Amino acid sequence: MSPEANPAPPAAAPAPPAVPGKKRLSREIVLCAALALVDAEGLDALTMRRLGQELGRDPMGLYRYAENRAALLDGVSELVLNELAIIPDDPDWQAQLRRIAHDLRHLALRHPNVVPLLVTRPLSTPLGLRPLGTLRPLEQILSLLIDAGFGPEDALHIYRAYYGYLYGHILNELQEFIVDPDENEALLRLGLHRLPPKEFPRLRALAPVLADYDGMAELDEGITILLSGLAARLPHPGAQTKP
Amino acid sequence: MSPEANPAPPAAAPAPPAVPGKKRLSREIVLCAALALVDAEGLDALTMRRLGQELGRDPMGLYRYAENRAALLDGVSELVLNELAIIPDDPDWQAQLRRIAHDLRHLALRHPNVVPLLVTRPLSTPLGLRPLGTLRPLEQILSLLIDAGFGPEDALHIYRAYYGYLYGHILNELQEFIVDPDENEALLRLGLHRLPPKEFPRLRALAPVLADYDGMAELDEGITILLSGLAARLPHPGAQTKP
DNA sequence: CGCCTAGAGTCTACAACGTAGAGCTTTTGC
DNA sequence: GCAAAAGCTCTACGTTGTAGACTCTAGGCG
Repeated sequence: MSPEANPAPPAAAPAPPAVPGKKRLSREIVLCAALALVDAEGLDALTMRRLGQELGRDPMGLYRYAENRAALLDGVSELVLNELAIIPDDPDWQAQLRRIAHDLRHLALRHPNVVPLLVTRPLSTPLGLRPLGTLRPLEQILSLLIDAGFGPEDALHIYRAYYGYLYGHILNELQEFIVDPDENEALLRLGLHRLPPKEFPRLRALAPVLADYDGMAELDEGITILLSGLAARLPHPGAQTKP
Repeated sequence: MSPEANPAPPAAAPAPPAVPGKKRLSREIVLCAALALVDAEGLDALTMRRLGQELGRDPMGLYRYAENRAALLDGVSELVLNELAIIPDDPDWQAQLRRIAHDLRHLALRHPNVVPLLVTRPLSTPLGLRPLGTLRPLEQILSLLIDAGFGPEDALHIYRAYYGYLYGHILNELQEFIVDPDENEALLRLGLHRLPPKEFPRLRALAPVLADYDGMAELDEGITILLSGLAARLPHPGAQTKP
């Protein structure tokens, strides 16, 4: 299997053909259509046949751009992760990590249906074999931390705690989020009402609090806690952080 | 749809029939077989037909005990969560949370194939409508925290940060874990070797560290950080924690 | 003792899925 | 202008989830 990078050697002009209805496909077009479909109708709607129909093509043609459905899912997840731009400009690593956290959160809110892929797909692929786009954030954050003065090994640990919490928070928030915020509260109350009061007193009492949930604030608070904990307990000259 | 609790009213003796090969099914038997199958061969192996075969029954019979395949997955995930016993004996809430964290980690390691379900299934079901077994840990931990002196709202926040980090860590660790630890290092090196050195210098350099990963230690450290951060910054009389 | 009504279990059938393989058509390189 | 390659389509097969009708078994009641 060839690497997925577009082969640069020949000058490959897209060269749109005469027929107006059908232009040439490309991996990018396919993946974008797939992402759009998932965003609009959920993961289950992403079938080869459906995607083919969406593109006005025979489903079989898709196999030219993704080896199989699983690879297509990986492609979608990579595509989404590529939306996360990590620009290592800010020298303050804490501020940077905080910003990335919020960026990732927004990414998740923009593509809630893809989140299960993001957290789940890597489980089926050993680290070394993942698509490059998936590994890039890892590399960049390691770089960020090491540049900030941490040892490589510590950087790895920090990365893990950080991304661990991040993913966890996103999963939490998306559970709250679900469909329609208007209907949300009613549905929530209705659902909680179903719980046996004897067994779930706390949960039932928290219904109003559960209904309005500020994910952004909660994330920020969590990150603050994590960062302060990390900065304090790691062997660090303490030059760069502003106390 | 009737509640899934076994109807107590008539004295329902299981009453094994004459034929030795086939006893009466039950939701519990079905779910246990499903879990066993998932543990042994992964989520994809859990098809209605396969499960039927495993039980020596016609696949259609399963629909008596789970409305459809999705409900069956929910059942499996609930079954696993029920393995997590939360016994509110220890008065030290921090110690308790730490213990639960390790318990949950062990649970995940025991059923790695179910973890995607655990983190993903709730996304498709609004909180109020989830199976009771899924909500019980939430209720119990809330209870634990409130009994320890936190306000209900704070308890909820703590729960979220805590479970967020926990789930994140588990996902992280399972990515490391994958299949076979022996083959792991070789595969890892091989995989990392594929990365373009210019673009991924940090990651490549960390290969040896990546290879041996102590999930238990890392979890414990993370929890420590989180707990200290939480205990410090929450409006709390400070009577119960031992400083 | 025998019928009779549930419910448990089975059989058959169907639409939709992923994908192999052969064939057709357009584009590309010389 | 032509051969080769690449893009695309068609047909076909095995597998999946599940609806609906059927059969069988267990137990209550005369």
